[in-house]
Amino acid sequence: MDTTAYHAAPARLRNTPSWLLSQTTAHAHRLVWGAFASADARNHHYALLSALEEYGPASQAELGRRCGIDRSDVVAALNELAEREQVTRSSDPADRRRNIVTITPAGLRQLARLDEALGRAQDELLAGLSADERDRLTRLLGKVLEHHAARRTDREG
Amino acid sequence: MDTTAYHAAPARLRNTPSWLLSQTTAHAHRLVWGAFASADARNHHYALLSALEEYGPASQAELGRRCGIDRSDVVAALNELAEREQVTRSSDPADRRRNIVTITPAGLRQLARLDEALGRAQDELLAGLSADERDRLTRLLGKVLEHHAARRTDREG
DNA sequence: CACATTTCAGAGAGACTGAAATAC
DNA sequence: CGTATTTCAGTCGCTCTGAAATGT
Repeated sequence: MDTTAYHAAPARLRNTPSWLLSQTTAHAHRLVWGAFASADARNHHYALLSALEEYGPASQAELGRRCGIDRSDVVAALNELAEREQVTRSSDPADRRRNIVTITPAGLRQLARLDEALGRAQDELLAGLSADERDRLTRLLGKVLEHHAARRTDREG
Repeated sequence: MDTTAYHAAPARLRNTPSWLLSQTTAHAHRLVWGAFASADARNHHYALLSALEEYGPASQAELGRRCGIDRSDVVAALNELAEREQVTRSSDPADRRRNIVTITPAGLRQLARLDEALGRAQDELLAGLSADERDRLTRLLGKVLEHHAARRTDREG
């Protein structure tokens, strides 16, 4: 970004939720990104480690579905996590198409580091909002996503 | 996205504003994008045409600052707009480094088309929210951006 | 001299597609 | 047979950097 818009931005943009989302997400990306980079990680790493910690070992397809990551990108991110020995892959004896992905102790330690780094980035991102406003923002975004998730499951089944 | 997360997403992600922002922005991009594509345009086109309509002719650097678009990307987007004869470029006699970019009648017509297309996309994006909630979301995002714009102008003097 | 503007070439991450190999 | 999973190769739009050319 070349110096920052917003105050000087055209009213059409300032009043357009999708533009505000883009700009805010751009800030978020820069902050979260810097935080993760200093722990040698990327966004997808955090998502995948989170899913493994919460739900236990899973196939790559399931991880992709849970985290909203494309199958191809799951492969690439897991390669990186496996290099760092934060996950292990072994083929599922019950369905030999699947890999069973498991988080390692090093993966759990990494997840803890990323939680801290993310917390700091988040605080900086939302420094302009009160705790109450942060909650409201979180809820509103969740509601938007809920609506689209519902519409999608309608179409699929 | 491979089938949609959110309901099945790890709690760490569902409670993380920056993840919610990413996911919501992804929906917004897909929708806005489809809408603009059917009018042979991209996001940057709308931003640039909006700035030109609201503030009148401007240099490329100024357009970039107003819209939050990198100098390099302004060049590319203006090339496309100029191809479609929606803007014209002429060098500024008062400062021969600058190009003066002006919106054409065709550009104004295109902007009107994009306004409509964007309105429809926006309605679909926010279909899960009441008018009141949409306002609140817009204001909260604006507040986040305001805070970062303020911090940035602090650092820059 | 320092600084601003335009331009191009290219890197880097994310989102996504198509196709192949394999297994259910 | 159709379908699901993993993998690779590659495209596309977006963001951003570096450097050159030009002018203030």
